[in-house]
Amino acid sequence: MPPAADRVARVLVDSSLPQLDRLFDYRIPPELRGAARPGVRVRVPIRSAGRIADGFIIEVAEAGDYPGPLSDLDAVVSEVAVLTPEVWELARRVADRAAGSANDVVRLAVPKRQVRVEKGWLAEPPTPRTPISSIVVSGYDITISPGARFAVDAIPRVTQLRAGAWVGEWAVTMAAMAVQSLAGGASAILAVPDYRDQRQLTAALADVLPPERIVHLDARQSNPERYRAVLDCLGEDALAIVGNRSVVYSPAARLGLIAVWDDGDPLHAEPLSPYVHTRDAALVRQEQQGCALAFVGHSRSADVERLVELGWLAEALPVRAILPRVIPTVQQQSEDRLAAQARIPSSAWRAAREALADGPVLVQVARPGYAPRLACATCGQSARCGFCEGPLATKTSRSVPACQWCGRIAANWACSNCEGTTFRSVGQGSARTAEDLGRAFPGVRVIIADGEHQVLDVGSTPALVIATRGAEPIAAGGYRAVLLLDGERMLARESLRVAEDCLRWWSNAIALAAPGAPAILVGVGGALASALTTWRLGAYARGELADRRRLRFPPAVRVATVTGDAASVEASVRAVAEFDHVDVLGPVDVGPAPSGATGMRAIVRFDYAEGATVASALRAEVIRNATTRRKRLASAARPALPTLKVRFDDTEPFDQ
DNA sequence: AGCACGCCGACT
DNA sequence: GTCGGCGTGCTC
Repeated sequence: MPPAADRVARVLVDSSLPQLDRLFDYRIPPELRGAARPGVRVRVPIRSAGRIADGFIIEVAEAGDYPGPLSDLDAVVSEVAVLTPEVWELARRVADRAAGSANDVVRLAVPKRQVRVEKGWLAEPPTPRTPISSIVVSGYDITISPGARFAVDAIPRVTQLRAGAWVGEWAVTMAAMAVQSLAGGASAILAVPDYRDQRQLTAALADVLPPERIVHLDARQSNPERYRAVLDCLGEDALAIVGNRSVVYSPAARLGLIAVWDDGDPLHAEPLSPYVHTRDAALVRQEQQGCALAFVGHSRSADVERLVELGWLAEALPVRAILPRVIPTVQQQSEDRLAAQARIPSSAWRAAREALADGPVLVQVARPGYAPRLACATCGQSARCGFCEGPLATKTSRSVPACQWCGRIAANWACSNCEGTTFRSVGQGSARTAEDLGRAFPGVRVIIADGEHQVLDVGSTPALVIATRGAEPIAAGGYRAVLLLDGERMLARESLRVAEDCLRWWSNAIALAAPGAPAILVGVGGALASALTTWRLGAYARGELADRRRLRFPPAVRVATVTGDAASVEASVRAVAEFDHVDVLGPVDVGPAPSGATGMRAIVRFDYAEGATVASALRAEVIRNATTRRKRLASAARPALPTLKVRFDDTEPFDQ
């Protein structure tokens, strides 16, 4: 009989089944006692002995909490403890917060094992790393220290690195914050939405850190590369770990900083279950590990503004304000025939022509094609439900408009703005072509930058750079003028975050301008235009958040969408409806789905303080749905009923 | 998901 | 009397 110590392994079994999302106890057979340590991959029998599943040891203990007889661990797959205790705890918390499976988060955190990569890594001598000396975060009065949390207003200009490349100054700011963390012996995790941002940040990091201190962990890498990167992060040395959204789950030696660039970018929203946003994962991890946290952006998301107002984040403004020259311009007819054809107002056309004598000019355009929506036929304001402010839509041209959220028929609808009672469909965008613009500026080199034509940098010679929003190249020395053309069209997109998104697209483009160069905002006035001309984007976010509070829209409250068959959705609604500070919109019929099955959807709204209660109640419904209500449909003709799905903090139903 | 256990119709 | 139908429930 072996001694009692370390005889039981508590194992997370790799399965997305909600009912298996807990730890299972296994006996550690004597021959595995050396290798069976927390964090290692194991193989375990589950139910009948024939079935073997993968998993991770979470804990090694003298005894588990299971009273019955234990099965034996089948094997330790690898002795490398890839799932560190911090990452496991983060996965558990993040999953609980979103009523999801920790396994799904662990899969984002730990890439599939690659035997060759692992063997190579184990055989390598440790990388020698010299100490890092600190630098200041230039332009700010901030210091990266444990527990410091900032909302950083990025300096809106481009800057040249020692190596010669031009990057947004935000990248230099984030790199300096990382250096401060590393100088204190602590790692930094830097999350950016896309590859273009990553490229700038990488260049800025390379300017201030030796290459062996920088690790990349992003979606563009192959699985072996990602696995290698995670192994590198398991070492004892402080590193700057840079990547896109799932980098927030990376292991890190003594985590000192999590910095997120442009948290409003939709690429920070994880599309895989349990759909946890980088911002939320970063907030959970900061609280868990007590590191510093920084959200850096040119504009401010309503979510970050909420945290600022709570006092959870401290505003970090540049010591010397940089005020870009933003010129709002009405959409007027141009005297130039070709400029008019391209719908460029005359003043913008003149400014662009002047600037083109000197260097590159950026023209930002919208992407073509928008979903139709309903608006008031008289005044054009988008049509909203009289009860819950949800968007109205018609399924067919003949049906009565109904609310997309609460399902109420908009029978006696009247526009809240002008009292009009008739609808029209709007938003069907037509593509404005680059050729149109090119013709308005004859003899000028035209560079197109969009999804298909990726252009990352342009030089300082004259060129007309036509870019869809978000795809703007960086110009050496900055653009001599920036034209923001499709403002009206971008604002016509029906989305809860339309104003936030537009400010993000515009401010990011404006930040690419040379010092003093005009940024001409066409066809947009009011609060949005003045937010840009005064460059007080935090103040705009404050107003935006106040509106959301009034309407009880996210992020003033949290939401969870519950979809599935009618009975399951109704049961879920019943499970949460009685809680305080919780209200339910719907359920509404959302079928028939492409599969032919019909389903229901309800939206649960709740205060942040109720998050844990609502999540665990809905999670219980998901487990119940998965374990008890399994109708075996003998006839293949009837499509399977949709299973119950719960998704937290998804604002899509508020968009329409 | 799989797979075992369990309580009602037509069979040697 | 029982062989097996798949509804129900569990996985350390």
